[in-house]
Amino acid sequence: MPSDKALDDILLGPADRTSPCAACDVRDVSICAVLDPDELKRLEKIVTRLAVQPRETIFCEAAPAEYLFNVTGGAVKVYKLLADGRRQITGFFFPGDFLGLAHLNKYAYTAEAIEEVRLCRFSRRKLEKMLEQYPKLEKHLLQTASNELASAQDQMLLLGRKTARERIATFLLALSEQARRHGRSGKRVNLPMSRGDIGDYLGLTMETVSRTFTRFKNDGKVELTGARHVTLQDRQALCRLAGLVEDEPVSAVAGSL
Amino acid sequence: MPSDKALDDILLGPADRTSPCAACDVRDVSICAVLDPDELKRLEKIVTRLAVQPRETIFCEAAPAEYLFNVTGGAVKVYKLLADGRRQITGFFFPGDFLGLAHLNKYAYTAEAIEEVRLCRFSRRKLEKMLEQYPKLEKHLLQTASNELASAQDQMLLLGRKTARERIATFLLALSEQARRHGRSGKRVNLPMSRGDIGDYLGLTMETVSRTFTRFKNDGKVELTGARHVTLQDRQALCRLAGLVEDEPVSAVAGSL
DNA sequence: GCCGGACTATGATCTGGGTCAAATACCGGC
DNA sequence: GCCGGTATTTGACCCAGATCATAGTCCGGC
Repeated sequence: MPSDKALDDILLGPADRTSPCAACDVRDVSICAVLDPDELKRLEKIVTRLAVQPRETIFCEAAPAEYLFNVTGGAVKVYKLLADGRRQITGFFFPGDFLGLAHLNKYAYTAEAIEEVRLCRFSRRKLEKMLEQYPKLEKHLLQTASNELASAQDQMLLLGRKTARERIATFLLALSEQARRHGRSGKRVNLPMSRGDIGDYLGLTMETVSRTFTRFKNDGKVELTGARHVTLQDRQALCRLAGLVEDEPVSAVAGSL
Repeated sequence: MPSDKALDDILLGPADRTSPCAACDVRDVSICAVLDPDELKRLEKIVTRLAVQPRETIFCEAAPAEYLFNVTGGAVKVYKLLADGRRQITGFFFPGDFLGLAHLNKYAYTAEAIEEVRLCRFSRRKLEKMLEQYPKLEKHLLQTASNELASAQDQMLLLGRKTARERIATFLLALSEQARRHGRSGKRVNLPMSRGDIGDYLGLTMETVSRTFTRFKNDGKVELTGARHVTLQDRQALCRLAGLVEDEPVSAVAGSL
């Protein structure tokens, strides 16, 4: 059996060996950004790093919300189900996003890995203790919740009142914005999730998603390079469709900032 | 010109004269519930009570979020608009609900009085100063945001995946739950908002709302006593439609607890 | 208690997106 | 580089709910 250090190498790569959090490549976009090195050390003591395989669930709706998570790699979808299997994906979470806000100590939704996902896991109990000592952490958490709330409201507008084409345009621009925040250009956008997932996020069927993609391609708005990549060719047209003034930042897909 | 005290009488009635907050009839369901009498006194110093007439706006989407509000009477609708006038109401707020959570210091939506509304208004700046001294107030605010987030997610499921009948059933049960929390039986439910408002909240047209009400009446699920009152006759059937196990509490319409 | 304007209900028709059913494309494993 | 299973695309048809049009109700003000 390998030593813990060796295991770390396997799970996380050598860069993480000395000071995982300090070396974390999503630290500047995540909740930990507000902590100074000293506080970070305390945080490290209560964190468990783990990897989750595609299609595995991270936690289930209505289960006791024992842990909170910070995504450090991969993509996560979170969803709610109706009794007959109809599904609404309420958000996608990417590196830097904070996951696990709960209601009445129960998870409000199920979280599932799309690709292989890297997570930092915190015990809610222990993190709450830390909150008492570091009020700025609590403030940042409130900030996170407000951001998520704002994108939830944008999503309600989308689901309640936008057409299929408007929904897809909004979605593509949000993903593009997400890519930009992670230092990519935002022109070529990666779609880790399936057409079915996109449909369940936008309140459409996978067929409508697919047809709308094809239509955008025929209109010269996008280029489809393999099913899981889109290049935005006419950003202005997409912005107009999405109801944005043009590159007014689209709130994050999941919105944890 | 009347004295301040006399003005209070006009605006608020004699009960509020001595200690408005202590006498507030929504205190136990609102954000102020966590404060002890001493803290309440400090809060009173920074609060302005005001009344807003039906159809007047309380604040506008994208305006600088200078104030936060606590609803003490009446009903408020909050909504977002698309350029062509399509509207999504993202929530209704009732006495005890906390209003004005913002994103990047801008209001995320427009808030408008449905009936005559009574509000406690706080300067965000001053309240933030208080937050630093009373961490439990901050904790409660985070709680409030989490609750709102949970109902936003329920609403996404509704807007993305439920049928018109399921949406209306869910809505009626949520209003009934809201009435219960305020000590009423929850059988007879008051609808301060118009059919159009209900449609804009549920992602439907007013015609569909009206037709669905009629259908529920014909099915014996509800009784319609004047356009603005509904009596729930077959709660179980409504719960089944809404996708609830039967009287599992529906999260608040706006969800500020 | 009657009048007028706004809200609500209902009827007729239309349509965006859903459903069902094949193709076709993609991709990991051998 | 071929194979098989899954994901995606495309086609044909349908339907819940939208739209458009009209009638009926409610309710506040006089």
